[in-house]
Parts: sequence; structure tokens; C-alpha cells
Amino acid sequence: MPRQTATPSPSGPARRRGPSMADVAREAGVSGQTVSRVANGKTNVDDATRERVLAAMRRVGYRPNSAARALRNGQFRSIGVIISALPTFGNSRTLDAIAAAVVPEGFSIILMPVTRPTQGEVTGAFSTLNEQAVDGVIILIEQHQLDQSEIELPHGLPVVVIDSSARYDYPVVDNDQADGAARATSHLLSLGHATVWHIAGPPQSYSAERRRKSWQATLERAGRTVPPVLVGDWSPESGYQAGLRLAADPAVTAVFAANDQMALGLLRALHEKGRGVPSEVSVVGFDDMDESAHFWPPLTTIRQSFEAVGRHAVEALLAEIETGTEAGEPVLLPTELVIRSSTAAPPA
Amino acid sequence: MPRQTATPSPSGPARRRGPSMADVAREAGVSGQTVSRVANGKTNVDDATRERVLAAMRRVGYRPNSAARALRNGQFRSIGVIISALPTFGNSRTLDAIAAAVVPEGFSIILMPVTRPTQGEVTGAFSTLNEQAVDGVIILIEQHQLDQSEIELPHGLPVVVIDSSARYDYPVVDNDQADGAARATSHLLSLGHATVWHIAGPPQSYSAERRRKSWQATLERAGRTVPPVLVGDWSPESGYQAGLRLAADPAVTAVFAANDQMALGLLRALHEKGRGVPSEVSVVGFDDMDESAHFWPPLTTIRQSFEAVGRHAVEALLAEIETGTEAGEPVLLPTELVIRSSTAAPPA
DNA sequence: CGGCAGGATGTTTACGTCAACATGGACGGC
DNA sequence: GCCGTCCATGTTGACGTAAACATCCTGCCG
Repeated sequence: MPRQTATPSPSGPARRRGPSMADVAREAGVSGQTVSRVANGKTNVDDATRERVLAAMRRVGYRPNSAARALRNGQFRSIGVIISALPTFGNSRTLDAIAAAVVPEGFSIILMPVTRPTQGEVTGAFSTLNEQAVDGVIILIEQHQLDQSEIELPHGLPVVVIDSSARYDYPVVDNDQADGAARATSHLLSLGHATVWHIAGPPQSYSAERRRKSWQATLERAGRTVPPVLVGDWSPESGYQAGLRLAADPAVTAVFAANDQMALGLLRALHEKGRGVPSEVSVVGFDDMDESAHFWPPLTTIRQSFEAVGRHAVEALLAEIETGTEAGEPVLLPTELVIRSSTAAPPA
Repeated sequence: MPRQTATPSPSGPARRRGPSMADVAREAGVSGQTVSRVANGKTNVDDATRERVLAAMRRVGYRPNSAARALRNGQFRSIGVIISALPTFGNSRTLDAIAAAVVPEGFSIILMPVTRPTQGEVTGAFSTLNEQAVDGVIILIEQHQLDQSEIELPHGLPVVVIDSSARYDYPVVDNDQADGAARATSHLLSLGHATVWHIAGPPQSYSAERRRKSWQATLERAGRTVPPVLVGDWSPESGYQAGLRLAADPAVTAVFAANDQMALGLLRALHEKGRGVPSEVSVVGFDDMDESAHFWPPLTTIRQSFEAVGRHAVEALLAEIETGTEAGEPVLLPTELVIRSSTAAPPA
């Protein structure tokens, strides 16, 4: 067998390009332009011709090349979602809502995960943003994470932020954290509790801070003493640790946890220490996860609508892409108190 | 002020195209090709020239146009993920792992959510697949959902499936469902329980079926009676309903729930009926959610590594894209039994 | 029956990038 | 000192699509 001479054909990935409009045009005996017209549903094409082209498309297995289309039209019909902590309850819900809202508009979602910039590597979001590939961006990470990352938003790129932080220069959509925390606190107060303890989220989180401040303001407005804050990190484990301390204090009769996961850890701590819920201690969470209705006892909590947040964010972003002008006022979606079995009047 | 005459400028969305290589080239006083070479990190460029080009890029705010690149190279450097039920624990975890694995390779993730084909609308995945926009696809939905959807995979598109179903013609990556269910069942048996009840997932789900069969086989191999199966739908509520029935039967001392969420509902039912866990009834789940360690009592469960699944899926897909040949054998990842406090020996 | 409107279809061109080839200058070997 | 090499850089063209413009045909009006 003779030594194989260098083949001129591209050796590597065997990049078979699919059939193009020209192929369809040849097959149907029309010009490429007519194929384009059919592909785009233009009306000024004879029915017979249209049928012929459609048949040819099917025969050769034509699929429009989105890259060529994007190049030609100067539009990608896709939006990026900068996200970290994707598997988080709220984030995955919101992402799902964004995806659902975007599909009917004919846009695609490009995921731009923010990874820790390990040893100077560029983060995913950064490298993707560094090239033109999306028509707009929805930011689903908290302010402090964005600050830490080396991401710089390209000038002129439409952006919508999902967060409550006031520091952003971009349109913002979020649930009304303050509203929810006030509802939770008021609910416990109205049951007759003298005051309400609080397990807060991490202080870097704007949402956590917002909930904490609103809890505090609600207590002060009612003229109650404000107990010291316990600080968690959203995780069940941190709720458990805080709960262990709370359970040891007989004065504690009502606790508002800044999310349902910490509430879960708290419940476990109370059970372990033999404190009855809600007979001795009432607990309110925040989020209303699927699981919360089946915690033991079923958790009273604040429901926020991640679906609505996702929908509004997409709406605002698409409007900005369309018109080139930023949406005006921030959007704050109301929350809802869901009363289940973890709250009751304090022991007599 | 005179009536404004029709401006020749494009009225609509004010589609400002960003600066292109030509702009950078003009600014730097070099040819477009040299800009291209710099942008792609080619070595055969004089250092001084490179610096000049880099500076020009920064000055004009150049970002490469990925559409033009994709068109030119015949490659999109992006992979699609066909997904339904994104907010689900396992799916969001897997998606995150996929995204993380894909970024270092310089690929992007395009989300292709499967929406119910309401009144003949095309689903997201379908419409996206219908055009060339990705180099490969990872399918993260179950066989029966794919069958129901009107999705047809384009011929020749590299595909990897995350599922255990044997019916696929594509490379498959998944956790070893049978392995996990066998571990769970054996664990309970080894504690001294006469037999093990089972709350199964929906029968359309291949994973659910696989777990059920393995549970049954394990019992039979040990010569135990096989109790009737209770069928749930993965939700905590369905676990609760099944649990209500189980709690009423004093013969029940050990239950294997096909996922942690149903186990949660089961726990609630047992508490409500006053049956002690694990003193009277032992419970094992499947998944090892973040929350499971803080259920009451902390749940013994089967941990599966969604991270590994995502990594392997990406690896297989990229290899297929690269070489054009399908990966060979299905990959089954082992599971792990995590023993916590919801299991113990049966009451004497 | 000339002329003209309007619809169907074809031709040209540009979108931004990069492989392939072309050019031109510096340097080393003989 | 001549020629061949190698390297930096420039020029050309093609990827697939669709807007803009050109052409041709049909049919209707005066």
C-alpha cells in the first residue's frame, strides 16, 4: 500500500454543510430569491411555484442557515441570559419562564453561565459577551457577583436586570422583596406574637438585605423590639445552625426565615430540640418552593411569582431591542402570603 | 420647521451594526486580513502591528461578529439542549453541568425548551431545530415526551441522549437507575425488614420503570414477597397521597420512594398519622436533593451525580462533532447510598 | 389596440469573516 | 553578489441570505 499522499480534502471534522437555497432553487427550477421568498412566507409568489419550492425543500432536506440570516439581517434573534447558580429554585424557575416567553417571539436563549474566574480564565458570560452573538441580555445574578466578575457589558447592548438593587443603570424587574417580608412579619404579629426573629440571607445579597430591612421596619412601625438578626447563606444547613440557637431560647415564639430552604433547616432544628411547631414556635418562609407544602409541618410562606418576573423581563428586553429605547420604571411584582400549618398563636 | 422629508436612514429598530474588521483595519492602517489574524491569535504578525491593531480594536469597540464567523467556518460552536421541566432538580443540575463543561471548550448553550404543542403551534425545540443553528444536540427529555412532541431530529446532526431508555438510536448517558434502586432496597433488607414497599414514578418514565423493576428484582432475588406498587408522579403531593395509604397499613415497615420529593410527601403523611420514622417505618429516597439532609428526619437516599452525567454527555457530543463518528457504548454512572436518619431496624 | 398598472420572478450586491493565494522585503548560503 | 527562503502583510473570493432593483407577463382601461 503506497504511502497516502496528503489529501486535499479537509481532513478533520468532515464538515458537511447542509443544502442551501441555491440547491433548493436548482431542484425547483427557480431562482434563489424565490426560495427566499417562500422560506419567509412572502405572499407575492404563485401558489404553484410555492408548492414546487416547498416540495424541493423537503426533498433536499433544506434548513435555513441562521448564521447567514443573522449576518444578512444584522440581528441574531437570540438573547443571552447571564446566570449563576442555575440549579437554585428561583433562578431555574425564572430561566424557565424566560425561555417560555421568548420562544413564541421567535427568539432563542443563549446561556451565559458565570463561572468563578479560576486563575485568570475568562468566564463564560464574558467570553460570549465579547463577541456579537445576541440582541440583548437578561442578567440573573446579584449585583455583588457582577461586580466581582470581570464582565463588562458592551456599550449599546440592550440589558434588563432581574434584581432589586438600585445601583444598576439598567431597567430592573423583580419581586417586591420588601412587600413580602412585611407580609410575613405582619402575619406573625397579627397572630399575637410579641415580636419576630429573623434568619437573614447573606448580607452581600440585595434581596436578603431588602427583606431584612423590611422585617425590621415592620417591627419598628408596630413598636416591637427588634431581636438580633441571625445570618445564613440561603442553605438549609445555615438555617439549621441558626435554628439550633433559636431553639435554645425559650423567648423565641416566631421566626421569619428569608427563604424556604433555611426555614426547612430551622424546622429540623426545632424538631430535634423538641420544640413544637406551631404550638411553641411559628415559622414563616419565603419563596414557596414545590416542597414547602409538604414540609413538616406544611410551611406558611411568601409566594413570589418567578414566572411573572421572567415574563416581564422578556417583555421589557424585547421592547428595548425593538425600539432601541430603554424601558422606564422598574417593575416590582407583588407577593402573596400562603398560610399553611407552621404558624399559630403563641403559647398562652 | 419644515415638514421632515422621509429620511433615507432605516427608520425602524435603529439597527446599529457594530464596528467590523474593516473599521478596525482603517483605524489601524492595516488590511482586514491582518485584523483577522490578530483576532484569531495567529502568530505570524509583527508585535508592533499586533499592538497597533489591538489598540484600534479597543478604540472602536470591536467585537467579532459570530454570525459571520459561523457562516464562514460552517460551524456554530454552540450546542442545543432540548429540555422540558427545566426547574426540576435533576434537570437544572444537569443543565448547569452541561453549561459548565461546554464553556471551556468555547461552545455556547442554546436552550430548546419543549413546550406542549398548543393548538398546532410549533414547539421551541422544533422551530430551532428546523434551522441550522447548532453543531449538536443534547436531549434531556424522556422518551415518551419526545415521542409525543412533533420533533424530528435533522439527519446527520450529532445527538447525545440523557436517559436510560434503550429505544434511542443515539449515544446515551445516564445514572445507573437499576444500581441505585438495588442499593436502596438492599439497604432496607439488610436492616432486617421483611420486605420493602415502593412508591414509583409515572409509568411513562423509563427511569421510574427501571427503578421499579430493579426494586422488584432485588426483592425476588432475596426471596421476599413483592408488595403492590404505589404509583406517583414524582411530586411531593403524590408521595403524600401514597403515604396516607401506606401509613394506614401496620404491616408497612420500610418504603423506597422513587425520588426525594415523593419521600418528603411520604414523611409528612407518616407524621400526620403518628407513625414514627424510623422507629416504626424506614424511608429511603432517590436523588439526594440539597434539602434532603434537612428533612425531618434527615433522609437516607441514593445520590446520583448529575454533574458527571452532564460532563459525560458533553464529552461524547463534542467528540462526535469533532470526529463525525458516534460514541460507542452507553455510559452508566454509578450511584451512591447516603445513609442518614430515616432508616433503622424494624420495630421488634 | 396602445399603454400602463401590478404581480411574479430573476439579477445583483452586500452583510463580516477568513482561507488561499499573491506580493514584497530581509536575510543567509554559496 | 545572486538566488532561494521565510516572514509579514495585502488581495480576492466565497460562505448563505435577502433587500433593492430590473424584467417580463397578464389583464384591463380608454
